[in-house]
This record gives sequence, structure tokens and C-alpha cells, in this order.
Amino acid sequence: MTSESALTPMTATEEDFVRALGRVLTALPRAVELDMARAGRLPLSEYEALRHLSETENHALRMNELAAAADLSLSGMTRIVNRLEQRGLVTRMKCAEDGRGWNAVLTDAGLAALEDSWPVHLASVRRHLLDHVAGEDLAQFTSVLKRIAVTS
Amino acid sequence: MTSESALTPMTATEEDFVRALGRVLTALPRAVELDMARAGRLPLSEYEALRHLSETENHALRMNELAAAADLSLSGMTRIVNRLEQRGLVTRMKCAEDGRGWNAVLTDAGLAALEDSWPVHLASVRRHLLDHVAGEDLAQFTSVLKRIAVTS
DNA sequence: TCCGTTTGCTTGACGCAGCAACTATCGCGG
DNA sequence: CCGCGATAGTTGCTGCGTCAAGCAAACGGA
Repeated sequence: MTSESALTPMTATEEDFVRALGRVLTALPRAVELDMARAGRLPLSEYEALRHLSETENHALRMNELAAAADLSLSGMTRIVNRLEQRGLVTRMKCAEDGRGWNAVLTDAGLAALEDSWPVHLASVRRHLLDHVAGEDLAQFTSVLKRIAVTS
Repeated sequence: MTSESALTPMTATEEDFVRALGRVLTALPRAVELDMARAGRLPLSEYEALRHLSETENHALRMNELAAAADLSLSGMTRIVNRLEQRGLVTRMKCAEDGRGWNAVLTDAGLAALEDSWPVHLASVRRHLLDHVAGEDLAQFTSVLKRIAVTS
């Protein structure tokens, strides 16, 4: 962010690309969120949290791991887990090895809610995203996306 | 969203792609926003609003046009313009042809703020995004992105 | 010309996420 | 074994953006 560099303005192609991406950035999560809401399923943030839990051995994760996995601040994740806990989809269990730590643990009801939601989520992602990239080189896209996501 | 279809689960490639995109979706705007904040410049939402205004003939847009351009709800744009107006970066002028309408008009101070911010914005976008797609086929990406963004 | 509907915008209430500040625990150096 | 910095997590505060309700102007039919 030092301003010593020349700062060539964007080319028309770059400009076009950035704007198109910007539009996807706002439109896509909104569309999926809407589909989930309309179907009376979990909001995306909660869905993602439960999904990450469901993917571990013991259906449990430390708060900070969960936050990192979901790309959320720790405080944000605290509030999500609060909500989930109040509805019985998750339990908090003190971490045995580290007295400061807490594990968010998926309950049976949580797993059920996740399984109830995933078809809606999948259909939405298919419709809004995957259907539009059919026939493209997904691996190529993925590698580019990963490079982008890596940056500070 | 009708559940009649078979709902094939994602392949590993698709899964990977969706996750990578998800990460960019959250990380990229956050990174740019942070750069702007650290440099003491405009937040992204205000920057975009001013930018859209600056791109018109008379540096003015109706509220609903501005909201649509920025992919924001009308009420959201009302609040942004409120903020901008309080700081003198924008003025509201009653629309001549339609008594219900208001134009958001870029002031000199607004233009100055925009010009002050754009190098930071550009550098940030270069660093977080464009640098990582150098040598790729941007036009191809753009066309895919546009297809995605179109969906309901 | 008058009334009902539609449109443009604002406001109120709400929920969400982030940062900063705080508490509690850990673990290391002396 | 004490003290101190680092780490885990929660809470207060704030800003932002959405939806729903409200208000005012415009339009269109009778």
C-alpha cells in the first residue's frame, strides 16, 4: 500500500473483470441465503458452522478453529454458536487439555438440521453457480481463486 | 428450488471450487476494506457510490439508479447518501421532472475525496486480485462471472 | 376533477459482524 | 514458585444493510 509505485490504471478488460466479480460477490451469497430462508432452512453462516463441525472426527472443534474454518472473527463465531446452542443444535464442552478452550460439539439435532438443509443448499449452489460453469475448466478457476484467497 | 430433481452431490472438483470461491467472497472485500480503512480513506460502500456518480455526465443520479448501480437496497443507499451529505461529499437536489425524485449530486469535495481514495483502492485491488490473475484469460473469467451474476 | 393505485424515497426496528476491551488460563523465565 | 506476556474466549459498542411501514407525489380511469 506504499504509494511509491507507478499505479497504472486498469485496462478496460481488467475494469470489466473487477466489476463482474464485484457483482458476483454481492449477488451470489445473497441469492443462496434467500433460497435457504425461503425454504425455511438454516442461514448460511449457521449452515457453514455446522458443516465444518460435521466434517471432523468427533463432530467437535475449538472455537478458534471453527472461526478460522468459516473465515469469521472469533467474536462473530461466539455469537453464532450462542444462537445454535440456544436451539440445541450445538453444545459447548470445556476443553480437557486447555482450561481456556471450549469445544463446539454438534448434537444429534444439529446433525439433523444440517441434513435437512443440505439439499436446499446444494440445489441453490447448483442453480446459481455450478450450472453456469459447466464445461469450464474448474481446476483452473480453483487454482486462481486459491491464489487470491491466500493474500493477507 | 423444487426438490423433484435428483440432486447429484458435488464432485470433489466442484466442492473444491465452491470452497475456494467462498473464501474469496469473504476475504477479498474484507482485505480491500481494511486497506482503505488503514489508509484513512473512504469505506468501500461510499467509494462505490461516489464512483458511480462521478461516471455520469452531470455527476448526478436518482437514488434508485444509484442503488441499482451499487447493487444495494434503496434504503441502504439512503443511509449512505445521508452520511455522505453530512460530510459535504454529496448534495441532494429535488428532481425537476418528478416531484417525488431526488438526485444525489457529487460535490467538489466529493470528487476530491474520490480522487484521494482511488489510488489506494487501485493499489489494493491490484495487490489482492489483479496480481494473482496476471497471465490468465481475463475475458474468459469475466464472461463466466457475468453469467453467474445474472441469475435471479 | 376526484379517488385509488403505483412509484420514489425515508424512517424505525432489527439482526449481524467487527473491533476493542476485558477476564481467565497457560506456560515460560528467573 | 512467582510474575509476566501470550493465548482463548466473551461482551460492549458501533456501523452497516435489510425488511416493513410510512409519507408524498404522480398517474389513470370514471
